[in-house]
Amino acid sequence: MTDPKPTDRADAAKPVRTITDLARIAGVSAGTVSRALSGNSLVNTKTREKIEAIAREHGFRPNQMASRLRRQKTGVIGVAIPLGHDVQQQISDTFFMTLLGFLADELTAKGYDLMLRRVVPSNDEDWLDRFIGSGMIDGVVVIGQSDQFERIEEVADGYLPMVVWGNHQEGQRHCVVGTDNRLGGKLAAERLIAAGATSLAFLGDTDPIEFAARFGGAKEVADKRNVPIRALPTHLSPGQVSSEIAAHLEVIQHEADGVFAATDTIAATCLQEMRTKGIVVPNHVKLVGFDDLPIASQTMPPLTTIKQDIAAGAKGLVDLLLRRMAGEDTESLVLPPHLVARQTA
Amino acid sequence: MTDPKPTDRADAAKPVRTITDLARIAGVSAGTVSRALSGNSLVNTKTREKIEAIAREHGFRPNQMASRLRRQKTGVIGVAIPLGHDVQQQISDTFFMTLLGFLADELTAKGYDLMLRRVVPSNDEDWLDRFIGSGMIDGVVVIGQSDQFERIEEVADGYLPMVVWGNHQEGQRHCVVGTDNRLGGKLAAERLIAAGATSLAFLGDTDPIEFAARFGGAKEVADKRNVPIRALPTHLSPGQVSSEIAAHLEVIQHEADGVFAATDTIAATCLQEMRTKGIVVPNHVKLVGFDDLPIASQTMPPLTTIKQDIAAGAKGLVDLLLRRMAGEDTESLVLPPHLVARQTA
DNA sequence: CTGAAAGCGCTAACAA
DNA sequence: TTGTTAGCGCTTTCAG
Repeated sequence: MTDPKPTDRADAAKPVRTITDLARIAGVSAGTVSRALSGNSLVNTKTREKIEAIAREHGFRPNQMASRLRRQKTGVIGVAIPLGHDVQQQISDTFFMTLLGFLADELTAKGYDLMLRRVVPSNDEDWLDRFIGSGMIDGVVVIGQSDQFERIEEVADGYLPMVVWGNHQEGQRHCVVGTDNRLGGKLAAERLIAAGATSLAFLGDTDPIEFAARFGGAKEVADKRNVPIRALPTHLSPGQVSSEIAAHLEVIQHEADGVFAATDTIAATCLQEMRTKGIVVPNHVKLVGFDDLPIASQTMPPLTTIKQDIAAGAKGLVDLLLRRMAGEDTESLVLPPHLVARQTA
Repeated sequence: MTDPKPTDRADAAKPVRTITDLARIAGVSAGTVSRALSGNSLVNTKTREKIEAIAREHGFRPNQMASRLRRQKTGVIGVAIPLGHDVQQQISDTFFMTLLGFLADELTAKGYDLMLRRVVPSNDEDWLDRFIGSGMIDGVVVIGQSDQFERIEEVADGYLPMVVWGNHQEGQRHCVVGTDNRLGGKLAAERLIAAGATSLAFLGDTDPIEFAARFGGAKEVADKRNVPIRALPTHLSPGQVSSEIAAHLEVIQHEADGVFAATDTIAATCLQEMRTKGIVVPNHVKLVGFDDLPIASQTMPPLTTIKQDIAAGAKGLVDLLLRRMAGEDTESLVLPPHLVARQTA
């Protein structure tokens, strides 16, 4: 059998695809190669070096798929982003992306890979079971409960290594890490009222439970202070938001002098729309956002907002997940939000 | 054999973990179950329905690890983000995150999963070979060449299914999709000069080749017009940038009336710093950014910038990658940048 | 249309 | 210290 193609590239002709090929070349058994390459077990130093040399020379890497199948663990963490209440919302949403970034940093530091899956639950009943049951991941973090609270609860009953970013409800069964949204809402309303607002509006969708809690908190203090408050719905996708806000501006102008935006993104857009309408912030209307994304400090005037500590959140998610993967049934982690006072309220 | 633990949960006691378990219950062979579940082959409708029913009842999912090992394809695309020139830069960089978001949308639409890996090449010589050789992915997209141009070239010689987001060099061997950075730089400089600038500064690191090309383009038109231009280095990590820019402001104030920021993020920060120093944009200094991130339209005044079409880029990456996975040796794709004229120049 | 059997590439006892 | 063996859970010929 002649090899008809000349080795026109330095590293062509590499028939070393498996541990067995390598074993043959090295004159040892596959088992020995496996041990040598995994560094673990007792292998004669000379043998190991020889094997490593050959591996390097041929650019050989053990097939992870096979290894992981055999060892029944994958070394990858699934990250699911359910896009439930607003299919238009892209995964590119800034808040989620930032959290994802920190998550990737954190997971990488712990030696795990990250498998990202964007899901649209309305098209796909059992997205979560599918992900978990795929055998591709050792654990899962769900970013955002969206409108899938119930489904997540169900799954949590039978699957330990799952942690969810989102809102904490009294008595819920799944492990969540997230900001105390209700408290955040309170802080926002208090700030608005302290700044002189006498009638409030909440700008954003109140369906997602995180947002509902923010509104709920704000409403609680508004009610207590006898300040009226109303919810003005918007979507999350950048396209629609501008015009929706513009449509709300009329009522804001006449009936509200304090606006609590569900997110900084909404707040920033709102600020823009107000400027085009000649509404002066904070003189005519006070405004507070939520998240403290980078943009909050770069609007003009800079946005007063409720800060979520995203880095701490990511760290918490990973920490709890690893403990759950080790069998511990961890409690949820609720992080305190903080008022960041800038110039819009 | 009695089952000692009462089924206190609806879905407890599920010993159906493998296709073989299921086969036993259904009274057929493993092969048949496999065929039934994959939907592909010819299976008696009744048999299939029975198998599907049992699978549903027990919440059974075929193990993807095993399936993929056997079929020698994984259905996952690796996405590597090399953090070379600036280790401090987090994966959370807005531009990359946005691109990643679109990529996830695009890949999901084509039925692929996405495995994200953040790499620090300086700690890890052969990050790319490791990723590719892992057997975990069918193809790879590298987001950003960072300072790894040569390494990517080497790998490209022996591995077809790879596409890179970045800058295109004459005669390069790896398939890249990206914006024509040089042209973008030209557009920026032309705009600045047309707006009346007589001395230019480029604000940003010129090491990464994308940025070098932006600077190169700007320099080309500046030289042609006899306008001086200088590079003022900054890093990319949010922490450092503010103070670095502040430090540069002195020279900008005295020696430049047109600044071309390497990215919108830098431009936005610059805008802020200038305001604190009382420098009025665009009256005292003209400013143009690069990327057209959402923030560009939300600064005050809104940023004139060079737009990269990120969505088209993501689509291009996926399209080319899939063709390469099918064996085609595709050309690179260079997208045209566009000037978005707002109010800073 | 279905069963039997042979692996995908690797790891982990168990012997030697 | 190393080789041998038996699979991980699934897919896919090849017979029947």
